Amino acid sequence: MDAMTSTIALPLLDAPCCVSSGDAAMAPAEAETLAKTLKALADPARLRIVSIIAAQDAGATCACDLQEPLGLSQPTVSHHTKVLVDAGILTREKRGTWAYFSLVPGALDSVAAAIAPRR
Amino acid sequence: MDAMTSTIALPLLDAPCCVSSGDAAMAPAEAETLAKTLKALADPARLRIVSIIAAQDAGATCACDLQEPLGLSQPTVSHHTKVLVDAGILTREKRGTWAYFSLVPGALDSVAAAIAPRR
DNA sequence: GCAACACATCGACGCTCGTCAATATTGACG
DNA sequence: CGTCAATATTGACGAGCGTCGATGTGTTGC
Repeated sequence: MDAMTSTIALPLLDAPCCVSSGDAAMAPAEAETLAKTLKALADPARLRIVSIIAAQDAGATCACDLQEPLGLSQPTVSHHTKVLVDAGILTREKRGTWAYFSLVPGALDSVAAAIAPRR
Repeated sequence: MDAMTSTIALPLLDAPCCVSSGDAAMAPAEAETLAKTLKALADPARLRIVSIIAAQDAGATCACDLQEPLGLSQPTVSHHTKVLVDAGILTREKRGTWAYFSLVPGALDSVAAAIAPRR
């Protein structure tokens, strides 16, 4: 499980490299959360879905507007939109039989800020 | 292959939804490239690797500084660093037996800019 | 030269993901 | 109520991913 070197090995005896001591890194829980969001975006079809919706954000985008430009089957498009909605990137609004999707305001911005803070 | 509604169906007859006509979306090739980069980042271990290196960017970070905080085996850490290097996010520099990693300047910024342009 | 170390590569295992055909569900309209 | 259209869900399949142990490669030091 551990047993890196051997028994005890005083920590600060000789440090050839491995000075570290800086634990100002990302916490495991935060890394997992951000990874889940990035996984939702890390797909060509889903990136294009977000791009199509963002391009005409004069309102919401109908699901039927997504199937054709993507060249994917209807269940696959529905699956991708569900992933994006579950990740908090899109919102689904049902009007009659049609489903309209919009970007969650600030969602992409916060993802970008988490990746490249203070750019 | 298509046959959405039926035979002919004049396009602008009645448009209940599906107005589209806007093809200012992301190109398929661009979506695939960005997805590949995002896939490299969409992993908790790799996010923490990037975070650790970014936290002490006073110089390069030794690979031995990564294994312990991540709690992963040495081959797994080496695999993750290779993925990040191949994605153009990190650079590897070998000094003797040790391998030092640094952030590629501007790499994370361009990813963030691709996700959330003009924020 | 040889042992010890740091890291990379290989092979294998379980698990997740993207995709589709088939089916169910929901709402609109006679 | 019954039919049709739009979407969601299910089940299945192949491909890819994350992880590890074992092994290979190159460097340091005696």
